[in-house]
Amino acid sequence: MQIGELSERAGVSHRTIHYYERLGLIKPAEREGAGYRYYDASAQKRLEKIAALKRLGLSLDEIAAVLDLYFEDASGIKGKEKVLGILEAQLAKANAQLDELTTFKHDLETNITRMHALIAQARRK
Amino acid sequence: MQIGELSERAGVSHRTIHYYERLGLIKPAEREGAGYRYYDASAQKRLEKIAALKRLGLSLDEIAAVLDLYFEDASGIKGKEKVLGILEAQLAKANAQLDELTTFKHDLETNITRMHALIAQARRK
DNA sequence: CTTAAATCTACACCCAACGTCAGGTTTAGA
DNA sequence: TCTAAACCTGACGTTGGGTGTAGATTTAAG
Repeated sequence: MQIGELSERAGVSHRTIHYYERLGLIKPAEREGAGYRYYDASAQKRLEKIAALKRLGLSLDEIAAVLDLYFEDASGIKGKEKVLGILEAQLAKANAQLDELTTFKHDLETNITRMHALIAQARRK
Repeated sequence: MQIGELSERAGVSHRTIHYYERLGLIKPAEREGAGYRYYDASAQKRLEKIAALKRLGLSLDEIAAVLDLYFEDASGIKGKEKVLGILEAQLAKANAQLDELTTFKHDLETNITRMHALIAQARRK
C-alpha cells in the first residue's frame, strides 16, 4: 500500500503522514528504489490509534510516548519505569477528565432541558 | 479588583485576560478614568469555567458559544434554537469522548499491570 | 515509448492561543 | 510632590499541528 491509499483509508492527508513520520509516530514498512513509501495494514491501525488518542486531548509528543505499547513490547528494561510513570500520570489525567466530563454532560443536559422549556414557552405566547 | 489580582486568583496571565476580552469571553465590570479594568468576583468564576471547558477540549470559539448559559439567561428568543443545537452537538461529542476515555483508561490500567509484571520479572533475574 | 498520475523533498505559510517587548500613562504610598 | 508599582496599547515572536506549493522524479497504462 502506498501513501495515497493509506491516507485515504485512515482519513488523514498524506502531508500529515509525512509530518507524523518526522515526529517518529509512524514509519513505512520499506522504501525501496527511489524512495516511495510502502505500508502494511498495521500502519492504518497506528494512524487510527493516533486519532483516537488525539480526541482524548493527548499531544503528539504524549502519543509518541505511549503509542508503541499498543503495537510492540516495551523495548528494554531501562525505559520501563519511565513508561510506567507516563502511564500513571495519564491515568490520573484520564480520571480527572472523566469527572469533569461527567459534570459537563450533566450541565449540558440541564441546559438542554431549560432551552426546550424556554422555546416551548415562547411558542405558547 | 484589578486585572493583576484577577489574574493571580484565576491562574491566568493578564495578557490572556486581554486576549479573552478581545474574543468577547469576559468584560470588566467597568473602566473608569484612564482605562484601568475593574472586575468583580464573577469574573473569576468565568475564567475558571473557561479553563474547565478548555480542559474538555473546547476551542475558545466553542466556549464563547455556550459560556453565557452558565451566567445569565439566554438572551432573546431568536437564538435559543441555535444554542440548543450547539448544546446537543456537544452532548453527543461528550458521550463519544466518555466512551473513548473509558476504553483508554482500561487500556492504561492493563498496560500499567503489564509494566509492573515486566519490571518485577526483570528484577528477579 | 510516452505521458498522466502518484510520489518525493524542501520551504513557506496558516491558525489558535498565547507570550514578549517597548514605550507611555496612572495610581498609591511615603 | 515624587517615585515605584501597576496598568495600558500595539506590534511582533512562538509553539503545536498541520497545509500549500514548486520543481523534480517515478511508476503505470496505453
